[in-house]
Amino acid sequence: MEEVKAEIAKIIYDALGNEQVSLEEIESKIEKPKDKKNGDFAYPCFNLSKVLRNSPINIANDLQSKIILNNSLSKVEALNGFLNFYLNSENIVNDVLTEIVNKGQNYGKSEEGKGINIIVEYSSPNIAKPFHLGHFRNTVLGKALYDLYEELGYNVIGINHLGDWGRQFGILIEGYRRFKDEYNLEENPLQALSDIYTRINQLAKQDESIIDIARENFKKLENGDEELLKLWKSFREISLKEYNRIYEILGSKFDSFNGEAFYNDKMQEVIDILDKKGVLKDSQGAKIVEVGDNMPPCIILKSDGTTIYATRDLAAILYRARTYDFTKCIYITATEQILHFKQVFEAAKYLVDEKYQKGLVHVSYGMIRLKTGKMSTREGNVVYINDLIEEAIKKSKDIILNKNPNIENIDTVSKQIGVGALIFNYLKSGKNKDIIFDIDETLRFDGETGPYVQYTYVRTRSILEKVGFNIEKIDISKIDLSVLNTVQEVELIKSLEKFKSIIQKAANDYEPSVLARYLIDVATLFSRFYNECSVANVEDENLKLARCILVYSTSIVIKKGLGILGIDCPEKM
RNA sequence: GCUCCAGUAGCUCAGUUGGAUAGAGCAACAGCCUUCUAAGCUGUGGGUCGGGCGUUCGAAUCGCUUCUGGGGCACCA
Repeated sequence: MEEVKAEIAKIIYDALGNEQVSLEEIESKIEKPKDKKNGDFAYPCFNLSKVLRNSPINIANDLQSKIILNNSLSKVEALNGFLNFYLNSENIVNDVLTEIVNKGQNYGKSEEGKGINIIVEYSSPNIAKPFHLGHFRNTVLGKALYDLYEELGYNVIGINHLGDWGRQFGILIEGYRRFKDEYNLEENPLQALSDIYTRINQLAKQDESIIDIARENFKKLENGDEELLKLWKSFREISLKEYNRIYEILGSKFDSFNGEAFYNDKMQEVIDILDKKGVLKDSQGAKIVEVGDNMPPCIILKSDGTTIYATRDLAAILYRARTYDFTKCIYITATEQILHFKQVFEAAKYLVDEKYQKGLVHVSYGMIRLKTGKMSTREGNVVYINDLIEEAIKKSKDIILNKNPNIENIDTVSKQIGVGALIFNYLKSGKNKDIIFDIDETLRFDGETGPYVQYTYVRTRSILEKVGFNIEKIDISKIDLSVLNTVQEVELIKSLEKFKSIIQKAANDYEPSVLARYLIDVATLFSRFYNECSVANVEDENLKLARCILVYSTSIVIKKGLGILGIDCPEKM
C-alpha cells in the first residue's frame, strides 16, 4: 500500500509541473480518508493555494484534468479542494488473497527483528498471594506484547520478575509457624498462605514483638539459614504452581522466573560501580545517585545500609545487558511506578553502555478499581482472578448449552469463550485508561467482545466445512478472483490487507488494543459479507471458490490475531 | 505546591504526523432466521468533543489558561 502512495505522489508531482513543491512534500500530505466514499487516498490542495495563487477548489479541478492514472488506480476526483484517488480494487483483491493463501499461518510475519533480542518483563506478582485483577491486566498486556514482537521476528525473552524477597517473608514465616495447623494447606495452599499473612499482620498491629521476630527471621533468611530457606522455597513453589496454572490459561510465556531474590547477591557490584564512578553520594544518611533537577534522587542504600527496589532493578539491568544483550528491555507495571522507572533508567547510564540504557522502556497501564475504591487485600475488597475465570466459564457454558446443546467438548469451548471474553475486555481499550471493575461489563458476550470475534471465526469454519473446502487442493492461479467485486467483499479484503501494519503499530505503540479493535473491524466486515453474500449456495463454481478463499483468508487473520492476544478459537460454539 | 494520565452520545470507549457531514458497542425503538450458527445484520433517535482564549484556509487533535477525576512527588514495591 505504501508503494501506491509514492506512485500517487509522483503522479501529482508530474501533473503539477511546479518545482516549488517537492515530491517528498506531496507524499507527506497524502492521507487516507476516513470515509471510504472519498476514495482510498486523498491529497489536500489547500497548502498549494499560496504557491499557485489560486483557490484550492480550482487547483484540485485543474490537477484532476491533468493527472494521468497508472494501472493501480481506477479514478481520481476533485472534491472540496481534495483530490481523491480510488484504487483499482481488482489488483488489491488479487494481491491480498494470493499472499494470504501462499503464506497461510505466516501471513503477517515480518523479519524486521531477526537477530535482535527484546526483553518483556511482565506479570511479576508478589509471591504468597493469589492473583488478582491488577496482575491480570499486566499479564495479558505482557503476553500480547511478547507475541507482537515475536510476530515481527524479534527474539523475545519473557521475564517474570517475581516479588519473592523482602521483609514480608520474615513475617509470613512467623505466621506460618504459629497458625499453619489451622489452615488447609492441601486444598488451596496459596489462599491459606495469604490468609495467614493477613492474620499475622493484624496481630502485629497489637503486638510489636512480632515485627522484631519478623525482622530477625528475614535476617536469618538472608544469611542462608537452612530451615527458613526451605520454608521460603516451599512458599515460592506453592505460588509458582498456582501462577503457572493461570499462565497456561492465558497463554503467557516466560523464559525466566528470576525475581528479586535472584538479584540478592548481585547488588554489591552495582554499588561498587556507582561508587567507583563517584556518583554515589551521601544524603540524609542514605546513599543516592542524582538523576536531574526535576526528579528526586535515586536511592541506592537506605540510611540503615540496606538495599532497596531501585538497587535490585539496577542489578537486573546490569545482569540482563550481559546475559541477553538486549536492544529493548520493556517493563510492564501500573502507572504508580512511572517516577521510579524514570529514576532507575536515568541512574542506569552509569552502569551500562548507551545501547542498553536507551533500550529501557517503561510501559505503564491504568489502575483497576472497584466501585468501592482501590483494591486492597487488607480491606478484603479484591477480585481474585480464579473466581472471575470460573464465573466467566460458567456463564459461557450456560449460553452454549442454550444455543448449541449438542456441542462436543463443551468444557474446552466454554473455557475458550469465557477466558476470551475476559482477555479481550482488558485489551480492547487503551492501556492508559483506568478501569472501574464491573462484572456485567467484563462478562459481556455480544457487541465488541472476544466472543463476537470468536463467533465470526466459527462462522468462517462452518462455511468451509459445509462446502468441503480444502486449501491444499486449491490452485489459486486457476481461479478468477476479480469476481469478488461487491462492496462487502472489497471492504473485507482491504481490511485483511492492513493486518501487517496493524501488528507493526500495536508493537510500536506498546498498545495491543490496536490489534483488538482491528479484529472487531474485520469481524464486522465479515459479518456484513456473510449476510449479503452466500457462499455454499452459489451455483457459479468459480465465484464459490473465490468466496471460499476470502472466507479462508479471513479465518487466518482472525485466528492469528486472537492468538497474539492470548485468545483461542473454537471451531464450533 | 510541582508533575504525569484521563475528560468525546445516557453508559463503555475509538478517533491526536491538524483536514471533508465527529465514529463504534451497550442501553431504547423499528425491521431481518423455509437459505452457510440471529453470540449476527440493517435502520431510527441520541453530541456545548469538560470550559475559555489563541495559532491556522481548516482544531476533538497544536499552544496557553482554567475546572473535574485518578496516580506520583527519597528511604514500600
